[in-house]
Amino acid sequence: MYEPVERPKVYQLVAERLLHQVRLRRLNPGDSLPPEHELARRYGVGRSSVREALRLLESKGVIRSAGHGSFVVAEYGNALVDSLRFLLTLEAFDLEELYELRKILETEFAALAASRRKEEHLQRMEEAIREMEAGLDSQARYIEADLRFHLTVAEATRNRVGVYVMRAIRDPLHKALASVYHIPGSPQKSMAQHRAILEAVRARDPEEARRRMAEHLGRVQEDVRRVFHPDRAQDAGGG
Amino acid sequence: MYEPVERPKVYQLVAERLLHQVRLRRLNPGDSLPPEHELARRYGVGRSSVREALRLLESKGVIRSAGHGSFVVAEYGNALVDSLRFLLTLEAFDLEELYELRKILETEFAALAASRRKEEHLQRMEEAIREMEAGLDSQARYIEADLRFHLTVAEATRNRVGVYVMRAIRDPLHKALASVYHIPGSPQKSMAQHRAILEAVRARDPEEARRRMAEHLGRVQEDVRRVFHPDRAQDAGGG
DNA sequence: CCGAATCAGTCTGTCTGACAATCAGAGTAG
DNA sequence: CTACTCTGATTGTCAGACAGACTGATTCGG
Repeated sequence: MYEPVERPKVYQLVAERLLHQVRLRRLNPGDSLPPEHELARRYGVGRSSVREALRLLESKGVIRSAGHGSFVVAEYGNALVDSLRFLLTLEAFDLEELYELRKILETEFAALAASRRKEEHLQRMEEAIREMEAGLDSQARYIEADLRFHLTVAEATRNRVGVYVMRAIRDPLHKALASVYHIPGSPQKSMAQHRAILEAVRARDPEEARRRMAEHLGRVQEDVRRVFHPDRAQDAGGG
Repeated sequence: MYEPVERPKVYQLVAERLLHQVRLRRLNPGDSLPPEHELARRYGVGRSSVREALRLLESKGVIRSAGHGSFVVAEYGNALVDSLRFLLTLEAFDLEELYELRKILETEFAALAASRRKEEHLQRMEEAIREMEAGLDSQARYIEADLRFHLTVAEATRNRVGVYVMRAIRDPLHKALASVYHIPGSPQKSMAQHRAILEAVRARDPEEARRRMAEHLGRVQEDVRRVFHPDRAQDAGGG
């Protein structure tokens, strides 16, 4: 009923105006914004307010600073990534939790991907596996390809919200995978399992895809456990 | 190899310093920050830079403006909420996608909740159901309670990442639920199904909890479909 | 005619100073 | 003890200034 009344701040209004332009598609990804000076003049506000508005949009992932200055509208979908990364650096929690979520999501994604995948996705999955092989002796390259494989599976579901969430957990996952990479034999097993997943997705066999993905993630999780909590390995329960 | 070199901006450095204090737990949720003036003095930078840094942290959900001014450190975990909401207003997509993800997540959450729930969670779930009943004639109150029920299930898994994601999709969900609320009989069915879920969770029966949750979400999704895409109702496929 | 150095203009990043509005707390009057 | 008032602190906002970096045009040397 009697909610506190707050006067909107100028920088919020400016941010809102700009965001509106983006929503209306009058500003599209890649477009560059007018100079701060001009925005200030046109909106009839001070430059500092414009700058604070830009900062707001920037950290939301709506715009991005290009080179020396000149802001441009960013690709959508980076915002989530940033904030989860932020969150995860703030609150240190078990990788276990992340993995549990991943398992829930990705096993279903695999099944959905199997029903909805297009040729394009199969190609990108193949390419990711090839890249993993080629990058076997480069941690960065291998892990990059590994993540790309999983992201492609998510994309094959054609569920955008799902893709966002996957992107969001991708970054912290990177760290976890860095550890498994060093376990002898683990990369090889992963590649074989990726191939199995790919084949199930190619065959449009949701059940099989789900099973293969679960198998894969289960093994990786087990590997991660062995690295981070040797005492807890083989123990199913969380904590 | 030769990556472009960029000079970090002062406001980024300031934001980083402040964030570091939060990470070190030298600033805890609820604590208030020193005045801008003093931050500027202490860091030896201009007030505008401090302000831009604050704006950055604010939109990341790390700090929050309290009343008239005086920033305080916010509870962690709001960041995701904000950015997904942002994202969803940017890129309009089918509620169908959101629901699909929800189903994937929440059915498993229900199962996990059944194994890990504590007395506390059961109580809060019960209270949410009671509140739904009590608020049957107030859309806001009813929906609020509905969401609280589902969020509590997520919390009962004690998987923090999962809770974050649930919180993130909570907001757009609100909108969707507003529509089902008006379907005659829908709220009543929801409450009955919530009770069934609660009982399964109480009985520590993961299989049953999963089944009940799937049933519930399936029905709600069906209702949502009837409202938004009457033509697509009963049609399982996405696309 | 072409490439390289030069120069002016633009734009961001940053600081300073200023002022209104508002809030918190102290002090005061009833 | 309550209600009013006053003062100081703090945010929100603007204007102006300036360095540094980049852009583009111009000029100069070959």
